[in-house]
Amino acid sequence: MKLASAYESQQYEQTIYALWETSGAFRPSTSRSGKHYSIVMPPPNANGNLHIGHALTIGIEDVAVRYHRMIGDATVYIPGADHAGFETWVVFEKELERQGKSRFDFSREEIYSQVWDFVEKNRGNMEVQLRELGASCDWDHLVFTLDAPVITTAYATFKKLWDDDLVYRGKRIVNYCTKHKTSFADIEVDHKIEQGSLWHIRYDIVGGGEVVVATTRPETLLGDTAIAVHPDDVRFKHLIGKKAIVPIIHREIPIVGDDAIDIEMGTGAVKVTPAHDPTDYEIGQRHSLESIEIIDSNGLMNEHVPMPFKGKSVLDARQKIIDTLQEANQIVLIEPYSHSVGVCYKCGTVIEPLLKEQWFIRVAPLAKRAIATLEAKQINFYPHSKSDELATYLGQLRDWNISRQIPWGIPIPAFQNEADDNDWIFDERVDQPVITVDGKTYRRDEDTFDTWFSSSQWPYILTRDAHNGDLKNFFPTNLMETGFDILRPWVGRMIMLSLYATDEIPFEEVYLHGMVLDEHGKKMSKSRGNVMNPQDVMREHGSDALRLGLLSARSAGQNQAFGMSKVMAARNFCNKLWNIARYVESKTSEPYEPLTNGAPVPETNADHWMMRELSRAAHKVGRLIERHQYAEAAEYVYHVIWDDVADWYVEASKQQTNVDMLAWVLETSLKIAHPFVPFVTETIWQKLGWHKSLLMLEPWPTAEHFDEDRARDFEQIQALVAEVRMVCSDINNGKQTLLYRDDELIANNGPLIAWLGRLKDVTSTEEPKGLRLAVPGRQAWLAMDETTLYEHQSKLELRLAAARDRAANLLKRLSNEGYVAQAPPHVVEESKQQLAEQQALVGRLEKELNVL
RNA sequence: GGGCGCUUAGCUCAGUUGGCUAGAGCACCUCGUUUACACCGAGGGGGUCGGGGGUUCGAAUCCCUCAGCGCCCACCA
Repeated sequence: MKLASAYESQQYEQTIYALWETSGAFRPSTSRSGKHYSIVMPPPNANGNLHIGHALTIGIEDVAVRYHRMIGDATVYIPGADHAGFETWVVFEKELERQGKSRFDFSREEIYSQVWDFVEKNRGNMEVQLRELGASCDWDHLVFTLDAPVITTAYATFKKLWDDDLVYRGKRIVNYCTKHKTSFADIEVDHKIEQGSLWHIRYDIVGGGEVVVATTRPETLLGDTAIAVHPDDVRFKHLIGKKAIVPIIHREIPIVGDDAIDIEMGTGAVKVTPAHDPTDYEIGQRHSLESIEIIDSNGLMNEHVPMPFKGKSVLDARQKIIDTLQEANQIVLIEPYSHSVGVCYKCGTVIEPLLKEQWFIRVAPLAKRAIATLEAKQINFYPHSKSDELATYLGQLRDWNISRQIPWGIPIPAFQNEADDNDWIFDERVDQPVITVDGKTYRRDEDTFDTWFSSSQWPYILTRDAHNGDLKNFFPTNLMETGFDILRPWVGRMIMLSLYATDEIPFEEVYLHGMVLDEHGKKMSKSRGNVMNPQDVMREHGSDALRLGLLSARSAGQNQAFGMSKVMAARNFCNKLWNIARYVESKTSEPYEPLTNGAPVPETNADHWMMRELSRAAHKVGRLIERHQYAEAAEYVYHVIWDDVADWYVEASKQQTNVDMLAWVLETSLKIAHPFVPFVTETIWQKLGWHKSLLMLEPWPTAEHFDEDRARDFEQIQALVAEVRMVCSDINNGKQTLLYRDDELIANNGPLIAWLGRLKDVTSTEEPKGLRLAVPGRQAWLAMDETTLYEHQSKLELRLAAARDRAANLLKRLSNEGYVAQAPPHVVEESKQQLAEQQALVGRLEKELNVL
């Protein structure tokens, strides 16, 4: 016996992965189908560890990739590693803090190389973990998001945008984290509900009168440059054109009418602070208002405010303002108010809207094209609804701020004329702080690109651009599989940029998975202590168990609970496969030489039936994978192998052995299971050693010939055996004898039926007695005495009642004229057949009961 | 304020154009050392498909409505 009695995953997984990797099986496969298939992996953080969500991503992508490789598509799965700009920076900056240092102690070059070393030191874990997960990706084509081709392409795209006037430098309100000292795109800002107050503040009007405004941020009053009311507001419209006086600083500001004002909200009059609120900024633009900046990058009040407030934090200044206003009796009402505030998604610091000069991409033209592509259904989404959701989002997108004030990223290739602030030029010499062009001195922009700017070009960088374009035939890629939470920040931008830069869609299909929740459906988090570590699970139960467990009971776009019971079920399945292999191996001669010219000739009924079921399974599972119904595909594999192969075919083979068939059944099972449980299937393939090949490169099984009548005969036997088992289980009185009269099928399969039904004997008789089995078409009895039969009576009565109910229902349905007239003929025909069956069953059961 | 999703067995979930007696895994009950597997085999119990209404010959599935849960978006003064 070559195989141990239980599959111990940890003994084989590493070896098997090494075998795959060293044999070159991950390289782009050659095409038998003439088609290409490619997936680019969403690059995990280069210096991080994989979490359970990664395991799901890899699990799904690897199923698709392995399947396509087996059906003969030229297939490649391209891995990546992400420098994870801001994420990594946050970790590194904490480290700096611990050393009592600050980023401002170093030059950009110095800090960049420090982070590089930091990443290098922690790098590699995730690559090991991808291997543990069994990712069949092409390591030779791995790209790090700071590799030269990425930068080259990012710069080329930036240049193209620049030339097309789609990128501009502008002073705009940006979302600014005063802790991390960088701006963010709108989508990177988290929002949380804050229980605050709404202060109603009285502003006097020049020439008499007053207007009360409501605000949640009284401190910004120091930067007020207008009051705005709705032009149609009868309470206030007579004030438009007059001037109001800002309390405390006594500045005169205009009262303007603007449609952006909601009459219902607050007091209907709004203080306008263009330098510190996006809406106010737009109002300011429309009315040519001055922007007075009063808060600096540290979140402190700056030199544009009066002495008592200068240098104070926003919150301190707020309190001081309130106190001052109250003393002056300018506050008319303070109401409790809950509203949402933007916070940094990393540190929770309140995002300060500040006026900053940065690079922005004009997204409208890019979004427009992306929307048209989505509406034309050129990219298929799973779940489908995400396409519309994305289109809606793109339609309301504002310009994208791509400048980040952190050193860890791709430097923005732009330089500013020392003598002319408005003179910016594109230049790739970012390693030089100062350059000279046409006799003029230019200083480089110290900012880096938003990580998403480069990562949104990932599909064509990995195929068309990296490695001299040797994977260029794989673009556009086929499937983008990722979490639904990055539909907007990533998938949407990939579509926009790909259409812009390459005139092609980046991928044909998008599959979005939901979040993996804990077994009670709660979000996994460190604070809850319910985080499941994929490495632990793999070590204990195997990579296959984790992958299959994650994949089962999961559909696109849904957050779903995941617990150990699913891992266990998957592990048990692996063990089942293992033991089928042990059994088959014990039946084969040694050394066994499998048939080389196709499938074996089916001999028994079971052979024909098994051939039919596995042929169907191969086709069905393939279709399900192609339609991205991974859980259904996995379930199909699970049941055909466990129920049909193990419980029926292997058992039947113990009476009627066809060794070549057994070997074929095992191999076919391994093939259709391989995408889902690659390690155990390949381990078995190698242990058997029947072929000098890798299972992962074997062709996907195709339909084989079988005799439908013979397959059906086996189903008849199954029905008989099921009935025997049920009755025997009910009477629970040892082994029984089956009697039959004039029944060719039973006569020809006596030992098989006896074995499967755990019968003492199967005997022909002219005078049957005992219990007539209620199986259509069979002349079969269980030879039991009257006492036993009597004990079985209540069961028979229950079955009779159920059969009568069903017959009555069917009769009712068939006597409904509308049904007979309008339902499809085959449905009606089916009902008729069922009625006949149920009526026959009722008859047989009645007869049995009458005997008693 | 806008949008999306969910509610099916004790638990976690399938159920693809409306059509077999609504399924699976786990859990539960009974029986079982049979030629691979107790990480097993055989059998079984358990659901008025969130409530109500409608369309239809027929609804878990389509429409309306109510209730509960969850997520996302927004320039919520």
